[in-house]
Amino acid sequence: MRTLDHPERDEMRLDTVLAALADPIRRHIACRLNSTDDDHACATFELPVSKSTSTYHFRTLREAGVIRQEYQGTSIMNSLRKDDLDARFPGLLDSVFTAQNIEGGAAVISA
Amino acid sequence: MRTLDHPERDEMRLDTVLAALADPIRRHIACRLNSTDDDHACATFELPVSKSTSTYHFRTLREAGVIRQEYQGTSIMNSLRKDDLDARFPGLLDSVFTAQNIEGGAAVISA
DNA sequence: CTCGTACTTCGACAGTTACCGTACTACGAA
DNA sequence: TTCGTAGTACGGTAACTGTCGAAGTACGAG
Repeated sequence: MRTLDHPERDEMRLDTVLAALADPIRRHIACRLNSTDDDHACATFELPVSKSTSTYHFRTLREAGVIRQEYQGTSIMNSLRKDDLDARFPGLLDSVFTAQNIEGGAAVISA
Repeated sequence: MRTLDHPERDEMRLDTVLAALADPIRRHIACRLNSTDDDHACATFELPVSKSTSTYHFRTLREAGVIRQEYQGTSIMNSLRKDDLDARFPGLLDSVFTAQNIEGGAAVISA
């Protein structure tokens, strides 16, 4: 079974988390994981980029500590590390999602 | 009198604001403007970079809408656009400052 | 008017980021 | 065991970022 590295809660760096969330595609992924409670495979996101670029964005989020990725057969189940993020940087995630909703409205990913 | 361009409240982009705050030097500037109420000239920050690099970071913050810069003689008075930011992206700034304090503790700018 | 101070502008540069396509691996199903 | 699906790894690339120093500008003070 393949496994993937995740930072511990107290290893999360604000620089990295903010940089991860500064990208519209990655924010879209995080928002979507936040709004529905279940896990999602990478492929279900229909991002406007190639598969290899998707991998890159998911990895960036995982390495920042924003999402958790776990293999399940040939797929990866992605979930938001909301508890960990909230414990480490209280309120940050919520304020970003709120901001995203305010600004984005319908725009989603026009990038 | 020289003047500097600032985005309107509703022109502020989440991408840009998050990218601005993702840099430790810029976050340091913003945090310091937040913790003391008065305006500050650029030179009072003693950043660990050259003068031209300072200019670049201050400009990045201003163009994102995070700070306001106004000439006063040969100096520039910098202030945090807290009201505007809070109106546009409620809670965002505070959660970033909280996160900065949690993580940074004493570190300030070790970058 | 001349000088110093405070900041900007410019060009250069190294490093990083976001992106792609091709080739690959790991797993489940047939 | 062979095939399809899901995602990774790699090499390349264009654009962006953070940095510098040198030269320039705008203002206040003398």
